[in-house]
Amino acid sequence: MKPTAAVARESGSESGPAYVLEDQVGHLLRRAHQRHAAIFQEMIGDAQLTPLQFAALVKLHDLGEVSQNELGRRTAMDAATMQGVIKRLLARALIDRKPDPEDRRRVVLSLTAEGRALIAAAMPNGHAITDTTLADLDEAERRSFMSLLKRLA
Amino acid sequence: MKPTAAVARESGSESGPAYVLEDQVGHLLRRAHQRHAAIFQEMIGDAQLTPLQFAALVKLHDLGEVSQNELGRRTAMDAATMQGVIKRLLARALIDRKPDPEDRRRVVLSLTAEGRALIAAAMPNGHAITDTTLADLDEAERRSFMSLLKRLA
DNA sequence: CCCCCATTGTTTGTACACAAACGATTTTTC
DNA sequence: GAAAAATCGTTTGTGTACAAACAATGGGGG
Repeated sequence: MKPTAAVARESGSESGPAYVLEDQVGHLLRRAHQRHAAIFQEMIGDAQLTPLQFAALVKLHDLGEVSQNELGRRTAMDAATMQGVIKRLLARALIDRKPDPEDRRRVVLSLTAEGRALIAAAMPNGHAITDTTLADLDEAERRSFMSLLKRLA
Repeated sequence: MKPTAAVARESGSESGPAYVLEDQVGHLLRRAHQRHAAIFQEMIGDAQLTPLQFAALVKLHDLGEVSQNELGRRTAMDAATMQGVIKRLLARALIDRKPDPEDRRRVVLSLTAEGRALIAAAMPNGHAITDTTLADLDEAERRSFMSLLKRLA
């Protein structure tokens, strides 16, 4: 009973269902992410600013002052990755960095005036990037997709 | 009429809708991809094998013999990235590489016996990885998500 | 036939992404 | 209060990802 039509096709006599690369979530997530990165780079309005750097600035804008690890947690970057992102933002003087007087292990990060200016200018572009990425979906599809994607992330 | 409740909230007097990092496709795609990569590494059954290497082996299994650029197109890797992937697969003797007699610019890639064995062993794990990644969604949600994701990739 | 142009594969440089190991600090626990 | 455990930031090493520039080859169009 119930001859599931779900199994696509058998390739040989013994092997299981065919493994079609184009049908795997991982592959599709990777390609969608690639496409988004390309759209980001084209639309963000600052050739040097990367998605991670932008994310760090946004969170810093929301939070005011945070430690490096904390910022990493909020933006889903590990400590080693954060290292490089912070270094490049410091080099461009978009953020400030000073020791935490209450915990000598920590450093406190915050936006500089330049950082605040850049974030203010880039914010609308961020919305446009999201819209463009989802341009092929209608309103209902977007809501559905975003809701499902959130549950996978 | 129709006071759209879609616009989340205004943060200040002049600024547009708030930019919430956690609600942006790019951020969610990145996190979902990260999570998938972690699941992949844990379940693929070969600590050295990465998602891209696996993808290359799968395509090589499907196609038999291909040039390096062609394989890159089929797996959505650019030529420079392909370079590194091929180098590591060659180092493990999972693939073979020989000049194309008909076009001296090209090299022809194919699986070795070890490569075929590894792919055969890993294929079922690949399916399990996809299932685990989508574990939080029911059947209908998976189909919906995959179909929408394909349109974004 | 030859010059232009496209394609193939390589290299270099920059930027994520994460594991693993490290020293310097808190914080917890006994 | 001192030993044990946890946290913070750093470094190193491997592996994507892509732009840009390159040499070598191949395929037309004039």
